[in-house]
Amino acid sequence: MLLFDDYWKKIFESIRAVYPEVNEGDIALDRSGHCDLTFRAFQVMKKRALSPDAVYSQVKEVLGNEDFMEKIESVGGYVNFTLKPSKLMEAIWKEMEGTSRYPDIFQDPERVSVEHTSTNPTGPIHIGRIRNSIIGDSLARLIDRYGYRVTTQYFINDSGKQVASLYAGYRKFVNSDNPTVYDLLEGYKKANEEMEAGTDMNSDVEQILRDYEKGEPETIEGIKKACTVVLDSINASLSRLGIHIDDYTWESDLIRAGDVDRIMEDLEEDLEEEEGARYIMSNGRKMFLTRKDGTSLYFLRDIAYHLYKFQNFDWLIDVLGENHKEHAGHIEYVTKDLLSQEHRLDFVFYSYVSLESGKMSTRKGQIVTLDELYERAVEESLNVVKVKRPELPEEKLNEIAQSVAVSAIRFHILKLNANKPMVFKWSEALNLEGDSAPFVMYSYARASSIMRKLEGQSHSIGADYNKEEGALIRQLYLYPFVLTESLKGLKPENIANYLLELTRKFNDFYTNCPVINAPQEERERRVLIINAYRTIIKDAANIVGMKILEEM
RNA sequence: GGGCCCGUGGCCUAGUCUGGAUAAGGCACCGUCCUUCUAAGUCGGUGAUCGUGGGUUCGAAUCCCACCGGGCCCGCCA
Repeated sequence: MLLFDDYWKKIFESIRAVYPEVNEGDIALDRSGHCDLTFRAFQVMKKRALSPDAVYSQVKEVLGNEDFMEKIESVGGYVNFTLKPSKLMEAIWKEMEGTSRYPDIFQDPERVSVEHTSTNPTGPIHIGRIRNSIIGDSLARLIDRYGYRVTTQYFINDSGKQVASLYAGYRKFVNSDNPTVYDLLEGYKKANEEMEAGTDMNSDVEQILRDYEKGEPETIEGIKKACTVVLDSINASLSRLGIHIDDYTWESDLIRAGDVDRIMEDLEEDLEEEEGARYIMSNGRKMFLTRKDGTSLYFLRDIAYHLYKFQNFDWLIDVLGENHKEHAGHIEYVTKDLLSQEHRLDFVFYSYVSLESGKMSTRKGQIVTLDELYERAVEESLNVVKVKRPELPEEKLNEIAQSVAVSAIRFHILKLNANKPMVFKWSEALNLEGDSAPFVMYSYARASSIMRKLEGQSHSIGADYNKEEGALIRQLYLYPFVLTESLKGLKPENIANYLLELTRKFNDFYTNCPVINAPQEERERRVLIINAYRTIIKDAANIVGMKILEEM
């Protein structure tokens, strides 16, 4: 069995034997729909003053007899290679037959940490933060698909000003021993209003911070209690999207366990001081680690956290908002250059989500919560499925609506390139047609429906594929390359876009290639194609966190 | 002021890393197809100075420079 890589290599080497000057980039996967692989002969033609026909016949001479080659064509300055779909199908099927996976070659025992979400526990999670969660969770799934041992991580800020004001607001404005997340959010908003107005709320908050770092039990209990209420709400919301986080690290634990102090000792030589506050120089900037009263700053606690991760993992990935770019650079400098950590460290940044009315702000209460989005998405899906499938029992309808809602939300947020700013619009988020999760899911359900009707049907690789079959097979075949590119660039959005492309190819196939009533030979090879398609859709959909349905 | 990111039909995007063929989709709008496997689908149509101006190249949405517009950062906040 040969993979595209091998076919590419074979073609590259054969052509290079004739024209030693060709570059690797001159032989490429075609993206314009003309063929599978193409040789761009412009340089060779120019250098050797050859006509396209002359190049074509020389290439044909060395590659024309390969058994994997369907045809070689000359178009302008291109020499186009089309491979036999049966060879591609054979490669897919050989891999899939025993394992139900394509590709089945990945395995890596390294331990990987994916830190995502890590939002301050000051209110319910909103649709801006979930961009982080969705990217992070999908990345973790992608890396897990490669066979790495993945752990997802959440760093809980329970020792900064934000949570101190959450607690201050709770103490002053919330009259409940069992507050809800919304009670706490109200108190937090009021506390922030007062701080902006310049009341003595400011000194209250500072006092809380000092008490906390000193280990004053009542303050510690109070803050933890407030944070836990918020964190429970965040986790409950995330779990509706199928997002589960494995490990939680509280900032305060790193302070009390002495991690933070040990780092100050390790950095001794690099520390400088200004009015009692300590800092290090990083990239020409003073990066403060402690305040003049000796309490730790986020930068120091985050260094401690990364050190903890470096000790337990071979590869660290942090998913961070774009506002953390500078911060990340400093973390990298300190841990790698000053503290000599050698494991791999990568950052994935994403741009912010805003509303049409402007920025979101938990502090000001200007947010769309994940819960609200989820509930509206379920409602919308339910309305649609009730019309489409009135015969289904209510329980089934609800199940479909929930799967569609989760998938649609995740897909909508994920498919956009992470460093593009996103303006959230209800009409787009709740659109269940076009380039959306239900578009993908629906095609899958139709494929499954065919298979149910052909239970026990035999299949075969066959030959003489038509245009739509060939295009679909090629797209299936490309899956491992998409996975590899996606991992290499840490871009799970590639998988979402691949799913759309694959679905379009399947829909072409579906409308043009009857299966159930086809003659035996056609039917058998189409059964095989559908099997492969369903396997890959399930695999890819799982990576982006979609819930695929057999029927909808 | 300095740094990073984004700019592709009316709206939302893919393609940019690694330059290559008539710039690929979706939404909206107009029209088509349910007595063939689920119409959340299909097919056709309208609609693009790829932010602007230079440069490199046989060839630029893609690389380089400048500028414009939007976002983010430049705290003893996180």
